[in-house]
Amino acid sequence: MGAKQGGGYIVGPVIKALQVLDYIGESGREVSLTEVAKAVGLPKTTVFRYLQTLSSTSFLRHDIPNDRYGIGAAFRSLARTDRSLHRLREVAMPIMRNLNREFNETINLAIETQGWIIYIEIVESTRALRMQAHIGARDPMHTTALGKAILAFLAEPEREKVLSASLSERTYRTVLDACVLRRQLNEVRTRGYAVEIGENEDVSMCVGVPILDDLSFPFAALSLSAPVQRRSDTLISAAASALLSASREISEKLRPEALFE
Amino acid sequence: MGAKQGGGYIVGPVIKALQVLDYIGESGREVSLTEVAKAVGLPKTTVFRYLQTLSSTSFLRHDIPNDRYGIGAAFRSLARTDRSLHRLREVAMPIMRNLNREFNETINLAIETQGWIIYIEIVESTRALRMQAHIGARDPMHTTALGKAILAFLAEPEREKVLSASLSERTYRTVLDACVLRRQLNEVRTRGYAVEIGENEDVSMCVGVPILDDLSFPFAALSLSAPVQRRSDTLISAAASALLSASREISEKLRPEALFE
DNA sequence: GCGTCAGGTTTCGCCAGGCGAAATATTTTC
DNA sequence: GAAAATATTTCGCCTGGCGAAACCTGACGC
Repeated sequence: MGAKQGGGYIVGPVIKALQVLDYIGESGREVSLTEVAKAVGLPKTTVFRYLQTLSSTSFLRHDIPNDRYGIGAAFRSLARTDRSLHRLREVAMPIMRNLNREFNETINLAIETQGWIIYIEIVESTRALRMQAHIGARDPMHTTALGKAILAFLAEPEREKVLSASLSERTYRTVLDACVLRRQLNEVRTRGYAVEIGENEDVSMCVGVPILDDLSFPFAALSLSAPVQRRSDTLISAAASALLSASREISEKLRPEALFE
Repeated sequence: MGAKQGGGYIVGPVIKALQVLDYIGESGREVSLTEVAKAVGLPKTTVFRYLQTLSSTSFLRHDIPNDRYGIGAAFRSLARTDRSLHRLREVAMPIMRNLNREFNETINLAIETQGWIIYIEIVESTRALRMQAHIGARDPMHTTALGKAILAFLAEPEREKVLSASLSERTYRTVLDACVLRRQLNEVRTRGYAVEIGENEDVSMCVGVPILDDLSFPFAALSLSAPVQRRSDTLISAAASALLSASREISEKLRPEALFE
């Protein structure tokens, strides 16, 4: 009987709950239990349970006085982050490819999540000797140029929250003293970019800049990373200025629709 | 053991699948089975099934070459309709309330869904004798001013698809002849508004205008409905011009972000 | 007020089908 | 090519999802 179609590894309740969610979203208004049940063709009791479940996670909103269900906050917030990141990627990728072409070094795009830097897009250098992280990887904020770029432009209290946590030691060059870091971040703030040399991995260096939204909040960061061997003041300053203008361009193109409102 | 927390009518698989969806959405990139399993703290097998299930409905996208899962088309499309309608409502409501105050008649906002008109917002007249539909109700397109307003501004092929379907008879005044309808719609197109008198319900009349997006696509319609008794040429022309400027105002305010891209 | 009706909620026993450990296949790495 | 990491499949257990039906609850109508 339950022989669901297609796939093979299909979980019944999940499919059915998604039908409910889909119907409500598509209808674009607040609907009653009975309406949904009739529309998706499932027993009232079953739909009732799904409505409860979906509401309990705020994917739906239960308007109790009128007993109507509509799309909820969790769904909207999820949709928004997805949209934001989706757009960020879309806008940043061509620009990152240009930087990559210009320097032939690895270009990284990252965001901060719960005190860590997460790589969300990477365009790799084609050189034999190159730096490579992989998308989804996580690094501490205080050991990367990406993290420092973001930290520097965060508001005081958020920054301090990170600095006051225990700072992990990645290499012998990792800066572990919060005071030193604070001084570095001040510099970053005035000149606009962060530099890290062998603080995250022995063999790599990195130049990073924040990407700011219209409220000057650093919601992402962009960096160029290269083997320490290729370190040179010319490279650093050339990279910094290229990254800065790239970051500005990305912010610009993102402007029309606020990223996080 | 399975004694889930809180609620009471919580369906386990649904909650867990939502956690998976949520994690992937929040992470903002394509993730592997193992990563999700670790992150949400569920057995790999279980997560595997959810990933399959969510992908089968396109809520997730399974990137097969890399075996990564990311947010899928169904989710995005749902999010988009939700956003659109949410904004439409938000923008239209105050304007509808103004119209309602001005005429003290019922004002309706509707969209088209699979050949039917669906009421998504209604501001009711306070008069004892008033027209009332209810939110979520469905009427045929060819019997309502709302439907005609949309039909008139649809592209030829879409319009013909509706006209060539069998036209249901709601009252003895319902226009059933496609040729007559075509002629009416031409008129609607030139003067900008549609009128219907007793064609949907014996006792009611209705004046409707389309709401156009920046590509002149009629994605919604606005109408004033009143009992036929109160019909008068002055009412009709006053309503028409008020509705037209209201519609223009709504389009205007919606402009900054395209409704359907 | 009481009866009726149209929702929504709760109960309850049944057994489908979800679960996850472990085995297997597949791909990646060294 | 062996080893390691990851994805897929199998399989029996038994949970917990299911839905009919009983039960509420509030809104009308008379």
